[in-house]
Amino acid sequence: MPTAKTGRKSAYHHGDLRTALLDAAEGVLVDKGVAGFTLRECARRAGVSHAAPKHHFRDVRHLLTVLATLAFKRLNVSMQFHRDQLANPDPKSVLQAIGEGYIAYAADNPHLFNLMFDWQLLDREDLDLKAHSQPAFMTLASAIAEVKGIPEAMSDDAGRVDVVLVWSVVHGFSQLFLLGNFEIGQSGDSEADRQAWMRSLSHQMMTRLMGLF
Amino acid sequence: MPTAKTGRKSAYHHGDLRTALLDAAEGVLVDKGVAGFTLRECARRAGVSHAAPKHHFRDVRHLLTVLATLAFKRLNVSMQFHRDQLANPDPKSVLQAIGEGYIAYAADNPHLFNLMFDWQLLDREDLDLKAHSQPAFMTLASAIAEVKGIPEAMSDDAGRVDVVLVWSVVHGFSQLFLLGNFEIGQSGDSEADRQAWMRSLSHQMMTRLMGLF
DNA sequence: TGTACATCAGTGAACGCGCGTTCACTGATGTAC
DNA sequence: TGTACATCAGTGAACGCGCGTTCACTGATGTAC
Repeated sequence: MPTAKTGRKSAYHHGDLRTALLDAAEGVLVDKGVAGFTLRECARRAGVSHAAPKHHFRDVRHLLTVLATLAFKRLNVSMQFHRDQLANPDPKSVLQAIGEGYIAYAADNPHLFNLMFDWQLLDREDLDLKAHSQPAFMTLASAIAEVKGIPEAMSDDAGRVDVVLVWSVVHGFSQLFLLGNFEIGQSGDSEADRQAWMRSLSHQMMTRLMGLF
Repeated sequence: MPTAKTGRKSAYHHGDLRTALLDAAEGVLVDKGVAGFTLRECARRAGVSHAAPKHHFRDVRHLLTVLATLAFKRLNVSMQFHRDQLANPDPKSVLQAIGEGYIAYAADNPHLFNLMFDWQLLDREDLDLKAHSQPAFMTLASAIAEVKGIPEAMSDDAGRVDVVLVWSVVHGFSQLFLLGNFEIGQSGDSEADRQAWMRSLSHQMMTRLMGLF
């Protein structure tokens, strides 16, 4: 059953099993969480025997690390998308938009976001992972440098502290929001309402934070 | 072999297996992480057959939830300890000390902190868990109300936003610090140096944040 | 254009492992009389 | 003070389960000639 979508070339050889396994892995993560995550389940969802993944991924850790690498790429895209939406891209608005982009990504991809920052599940020495998480960090740091009118946010102590502060805010908000810690009395709302309310709350918080700059 | 410490009364009956299992569980968490956490390993460490825990905990989730409940109690103690250390307890210093207490607890108990905020592993509807995480939250919220000179931080929009902001900062910093995300060029240091540097960084960050109040 | 061959992605049966659960039991403890 | 008995924490063997790994294999693909 050849399909154009997957690039499958024959019933025997899959064509693009690596990609299919990553898609399947994301699905397993969403449905079962990290605790119920197994290679066999990924193979099952990709429609392939359970020994097949060995040709593409060393083990569970490797697969999850590659998935997290993809997620970091997408996080960076999300931040830059929010920045590019601005009609008036003055430095402060840019920084705020990037921060809100970080939070929006976390809210839209709770399980991936969780995976990205689960240091026990990933191979944190992986060069590709490092190479793709760095740019996301740099997007944030550059925006801060721009606001402060200095060439490089990490060049002095005050700049470093500001990077740490802003990053902590957006990261902490994302974590706590996903845990439902802010939802006192919000339980009856629809998913759309919940998203709208989160955006409003994160916007208010970031606006308040911008008072420091 | 009766021992005063555990309250063990005979070789057959343990005496205080519930507490011993919680201690063992904390050890397993430290050594193996949540992924390698099993009831059988906890029983092994408590020196008891693997079926024994059933008399005290329904399942793994229940044991971890009780452990997290204890951890929330200790977090609250840590924040209040930092507050009580202050020579000059003006409201701003109190808020800052409480925030740094939150971060210090996370740094000292990385695995417990991780567990407390892992919503997939815990029974988040557990009444005892709710009852003991609430006071920790209130400690922070009250300090903010005090700084703003209002009776109740959650009573108006601006107060709520400030609670969300401060909580996000301390939580995000804790998470990112534990992940090693701030450690660019800090790898060669001793554990003591690492702690000292973390305290300095968190202090600088909190001081900067206090500029908003 | 056709044929032979090397490559290697995917198969499927078999393996050992540690897990949580069950269950008949053992034996220490507290209490009733 | 002694004895009978109910309670229940802890035992240890047995169970089925799904996991990751191994391995001889199958069959599609690309290339050399």
